[in-house]
Amino acid sequence: MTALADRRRHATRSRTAARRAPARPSLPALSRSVEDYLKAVYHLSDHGGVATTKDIALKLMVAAPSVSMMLKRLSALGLVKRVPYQGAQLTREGRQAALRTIRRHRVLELYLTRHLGFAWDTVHDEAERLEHAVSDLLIDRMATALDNPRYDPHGDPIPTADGRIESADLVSLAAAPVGSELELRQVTTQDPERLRFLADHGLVPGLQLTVADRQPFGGPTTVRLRPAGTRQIVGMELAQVLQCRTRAK
Amino acid sequence: MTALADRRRHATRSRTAARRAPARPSLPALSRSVEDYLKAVYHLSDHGGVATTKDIALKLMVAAPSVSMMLKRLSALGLVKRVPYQGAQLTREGRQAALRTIRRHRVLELYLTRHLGFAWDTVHDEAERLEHAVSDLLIDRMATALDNPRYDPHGDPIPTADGRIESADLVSLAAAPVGSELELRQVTTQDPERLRFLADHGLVPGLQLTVADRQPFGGPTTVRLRPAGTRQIVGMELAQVLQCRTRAK
DNA sequence: GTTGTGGATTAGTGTCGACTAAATCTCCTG
DNA sequence: CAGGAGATTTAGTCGACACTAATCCACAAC
Ligand SMILES: [Mn+2]
Ligand SMILES: [Mn+2]
Ligand SMILES: [Mn+2]
Ligand SMILES: [Mn+2]
Repeated sequence: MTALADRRRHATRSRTAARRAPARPSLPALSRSVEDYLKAVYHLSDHGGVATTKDIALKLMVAAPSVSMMLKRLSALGLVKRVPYQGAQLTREGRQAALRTIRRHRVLELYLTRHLGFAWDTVHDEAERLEHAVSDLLIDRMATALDNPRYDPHGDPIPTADGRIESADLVSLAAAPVGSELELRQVTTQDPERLRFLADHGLVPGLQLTVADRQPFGGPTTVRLRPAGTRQIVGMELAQVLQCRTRAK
Repeated sequence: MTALADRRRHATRSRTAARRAPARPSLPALSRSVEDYLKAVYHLSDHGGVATTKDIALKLMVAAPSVSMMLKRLSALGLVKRVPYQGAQLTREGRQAALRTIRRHRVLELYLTRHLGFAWDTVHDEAERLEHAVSDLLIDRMATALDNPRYDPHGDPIPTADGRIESADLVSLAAAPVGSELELRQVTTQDPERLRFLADHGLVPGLQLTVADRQPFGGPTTVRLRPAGTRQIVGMELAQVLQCRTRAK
């Protein structure tokens, strides 16, 4: 008999899922590993491409065979469509699950910076663990406390509770022509050293700037910061990580 | 070769443990299960007693053999001293680990009620999961935001960051003699129904009251609430759960 | 078209933490 | 002090996820 297992399942589920509100569909609760794999596939299969075993393995720091096995399991769960030896993409269900985790991650990051004094270079790791433990209700409460924000501290868009996400088309500072008037919108690195450097120099989302100059052969870009008019030299490596929107003149 | 495993361990640890402050000793990071078992043993071996396999099994809703196995593992880790067929108690190390988890749990509960609008009957489950995912740093930040509180929403004492915990000696309302002047300090149930009922009737920690009457044969206790002077009849079952301190006259 | 090579999968293990069924122990009771 | 009830442990499995070693496939280059 499986009496014990049943009792457990029941106790856990009835207290959290039942009673409260209409509640979202609520899949059978995915494990931490599964959620992290789904996020990885989401981020690697940018705009309809496929995520390869190797890239997933690199991103999650696991061995390639682990990814192979997991993709098979995800495929059995209907979360991923995979072509052996080719790669995988998310199904609609998998995409929803990924976006739910991403929403949690980004709301958490913003909450930690806004309400608990964390710096933007330290929130990622914390959110990476918490995203699997928080309830939807808690995330909604945090989002409310934050006034339903649209972007996380790094400028990444926060998916809505019903799984929609904004897609902006941005140019990296490294690619913007000299003379462009830009608004810095996203910082696509998680490296604490780089993040600290950027924050120290005022290079955070929302910044208005003009591209003043760029040296050839991978040389640095010089920008003029908008409010102050001060100049700032940004090396190629960092410039690539600064995603900007062209400002309406 | 174990190159991959090493890289992982390093990456994880160096970003969290290294750099920041002197940092607490930081054991090799215990799993969720291990932490929950340690808490169970702590709570069941009140004041130097031993926790039995069966009671742990009941509390954690697992089968008895699972407990047997886990106790052996905990014993091997030096977290528990166990006498086969008799029971287990925490070692100093195990006690420290348990108190660390309990601190997290209680700080989380209080933070959720104070800063995120959760009711005291809903915070337990959320904290039960989050306690294993939060960092010490986050807990300290929450504690700071709460002004280093000494009690959680249910009146349970919050262990300090260095592992000390207050022990008050309280009487249950069910045992307090008629005429006692009491302060309600702790509510020792987690049942949401009971908690909601108690809150609805003003029976929360901090309440000043006088025992006005008690019916015999397990009958109800009548109390006079202090500020208002209103009377309240409390059944035996609830009275047992209300832990009070005798008020200095 | 064969072939090489890097990427992917299979095969075989290991660990953690759960389970059921079957021994085994403890201790109360007659 | 023998029996028996109840608690505990052992024995045997299982699923989720990781790993290494060995094999397999795709595709680009000759
Ligand atoms: Mn994660
Ligand atoms: Mn972010
Ligand atoms: Mn827990
Ligand atoms: Mn509590």
